[in-house]
Amino acid sequence: MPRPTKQSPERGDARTRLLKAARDVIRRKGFAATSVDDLCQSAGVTKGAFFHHFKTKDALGVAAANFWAETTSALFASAPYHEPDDPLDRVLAYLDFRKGIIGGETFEYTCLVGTMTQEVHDSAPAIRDACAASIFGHAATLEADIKAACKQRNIAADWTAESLARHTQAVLQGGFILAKATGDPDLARESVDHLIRYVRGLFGVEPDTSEASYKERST
Amino acid sequence: MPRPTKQSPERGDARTRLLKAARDVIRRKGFAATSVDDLCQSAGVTKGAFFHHFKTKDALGVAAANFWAETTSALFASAPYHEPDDPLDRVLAYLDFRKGIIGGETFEYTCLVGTMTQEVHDSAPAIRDACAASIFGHAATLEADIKAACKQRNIAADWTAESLARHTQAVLQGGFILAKATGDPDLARESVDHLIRYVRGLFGVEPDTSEASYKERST
DNA sequence: GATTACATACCAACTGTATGGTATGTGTAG
DNA sequence: CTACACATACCATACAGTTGGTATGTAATC
Repeated sequence: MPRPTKQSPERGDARTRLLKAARDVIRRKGFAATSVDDLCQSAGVTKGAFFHHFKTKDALGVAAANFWAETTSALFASAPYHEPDDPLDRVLAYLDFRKGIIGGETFEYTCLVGTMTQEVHDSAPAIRDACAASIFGHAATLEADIKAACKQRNIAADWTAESLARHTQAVLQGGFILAKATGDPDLARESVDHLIRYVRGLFGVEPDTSEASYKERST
Repeated sequence: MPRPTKQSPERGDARTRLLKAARDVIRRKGFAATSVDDLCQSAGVTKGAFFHHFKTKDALGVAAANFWAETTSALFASAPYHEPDDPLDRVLAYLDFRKGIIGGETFEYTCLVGTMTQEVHDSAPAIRDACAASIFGHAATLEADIKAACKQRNIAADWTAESLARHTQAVLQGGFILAKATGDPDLARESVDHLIRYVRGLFGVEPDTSEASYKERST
């Protein structure tokens, strides 16, 4: 695999431009409905550049899923929800953060790898696996805080931290579908609210009304 | 192949066969990746028959969503979860029923209209609207029981029955995505378990261990 | 009750275009 | 002078949709 030139860092090289185009166009139109020409036009490169960097369209799909995993994990790693000392507060702050970044156009807040998983789960195992790695890799970053919260509050749970972490991702993915069905991001936020209420209930926390939202967004 | 030349009692044999093929093939491959030829071959009809019954491929998408809405609402209407006298028990029995029918091959238990919504939400408004009608129409059938349960148990909720009904659908849709990512239906069932725990918590019901499952399935 | 007229349900072959992918050329950095 | 990063031009195919036709049913007219 020819690594992209790190010697010209300022110039937006074709590979990254294609990955960014894939991230946005596929979230709008879906993977199958997005043609190679669509991506080239959106990225402002030619077809020769596309097939220079990606052997096939499927290979771009895998690369786009990996690109998504890298960029989102960087985003979440630097997000402020890790600040609270109380692990449960960190979990709740995570959910509040997720709620906060839902807004604007559908393609801006929905999940690339969730979208691709739906489409290719049965026909492109390589893409599906890359998507799964992104989803469950992200879910795994929540487990430590959930476990710590259980320990700190002496929760004898009949559920595992792993399953609750996965459930948060399921709620988000499902919320995105309802939002897509209507074009209204409020439907996704609404489900996150139910999820927050659920987590509070699991840990015996009273419904808090202090509303210290980490990110306000009214668009 | 002998020509089915009966038209009196039931309209168009080929039409129904195409809709059933669409239901199954689209759940496997997605809408965009499913060609008209795929559908014709799977249904055992010719392309002429396809375009006799459906003006365009998109028109079939709309018809498939409506077909899905009709057949699933018939299934749920005749399901046994309506039997309990206690409205909350009916809601919990619904969720248990939904959990019970998750199993087998992915295309057998996942949701056609959820799948299609993801793909066409931005490019085919007619299909998206038909899918939305199916999803929210089904969600609406839960509202009465949720409302009755609130009234009976004097729940002063900061959430609406409508939003909880929608949330159940979000959890199911999200669970399907996780299941598709791994090929394991247990991931979908796991999220339904969390949802059941949430609903019990909302109504102050202790985690029940009597396990009166409406449908057992070990696949 | 035979004829005409029209509608439905399908079939086989075809068409223009869009698609994923290839072959080959070119400018530039090292 | 060569390896890389693109660009241009092209190709075989798969695709949605069309065309023209056949077989059969229905209902009114003569």
